[in-house]
Amino acid sequence: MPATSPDFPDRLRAAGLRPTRQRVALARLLFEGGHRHVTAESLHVEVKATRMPVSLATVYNALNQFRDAGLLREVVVAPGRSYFDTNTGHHHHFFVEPDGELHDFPSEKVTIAGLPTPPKGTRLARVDVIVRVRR
Amino acid sequence: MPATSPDFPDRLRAAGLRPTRQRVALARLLFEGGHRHVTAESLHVEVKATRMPVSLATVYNALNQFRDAGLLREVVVAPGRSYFDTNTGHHHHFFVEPDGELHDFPSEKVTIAGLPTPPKGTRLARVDVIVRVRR
DNA sequence: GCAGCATTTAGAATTGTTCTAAACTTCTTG
DNA sequence: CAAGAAGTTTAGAACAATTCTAAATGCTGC
Ligand SMILES: [Mn+2]
Ligand SMILES: [Mn+2]
Ligand SMILES: [Zn+2]
Ligand SMILES: [Zn+2]
Repeated sequence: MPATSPDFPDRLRAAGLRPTRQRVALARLLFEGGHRHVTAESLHVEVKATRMPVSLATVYNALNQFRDAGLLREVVVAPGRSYFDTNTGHHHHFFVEPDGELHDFPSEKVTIAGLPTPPKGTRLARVDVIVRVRR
Repeated sequence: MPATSPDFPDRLRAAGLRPTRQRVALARLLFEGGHRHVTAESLHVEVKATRMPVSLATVYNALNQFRDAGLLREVVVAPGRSYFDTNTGHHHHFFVEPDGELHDFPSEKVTIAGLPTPPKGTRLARVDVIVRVRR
């Protein structure tokens, strides 16, 4: 994401994670290009195609750690599986129903007015807008 | 939901479902009071407390059939489990994060402006707003 | 280089959900 | 009001996504 060269070992260290070969390989796939939405399974398939295969357990571990470190955000839109989103900024999603594709759209153009106040004893954490569309 | 007496057998027949003892018992729990958000597991616990115990498979079958018949709507807000919502009208949700509680709020007061147009070849199906709050 | 701690991994375990196939109910029709 | 046909229920097995276990391996700071 920074315009400066993405030194993945350094970025992982900065997030409090040791830059192991596996985590660096996954970080490269996740953060080298533009924003992405992956599932554990889809990322596992991708990384296996690499010279550096990584176990599925490690993919799950890394996704959860990256999320906990704020490098990823977890998106739940359909029963059964989680998506992990490399875009951690404010934005919302189109979800294309039969295929399970997720697309970002910026939250800047969207105005949500008139939201009720949170229930007693709770603080607002985030507002998710999911625009479900069908082919 | 109708002010008229809720004849569950008739309502089930109207939805194209045979009014079996099990479905009537579940419909009573779901539709007799105000709107509810249940999981398969929570509804199973409830119905077991009744004189008419129902297997978990039947709870899942009934929830899926009720949803397919438009009597319920499925809500996915957290990884791992689905909620089923007796409120099938337009509305949105508060999700209380550690406890997993869902609360409705009416969509009438909420204005969402500036939503981008759906991706090429898709039609808008629904817009879900999830307001995530924490204790 | 080594110790010490973190990480990886294969496989087992867990969880939520669906499937299977046999027993049982409901509905239709005579 | 019988059957019979078709739909439903159920226990338990199967599945799919995810997490856990414990042993092997890898990073890091000294
Ligand atoms: Mn998780
Ligand atoms: Mn379902
Ligand atoms: Zn996104
Ligand atoms: Zn609701």
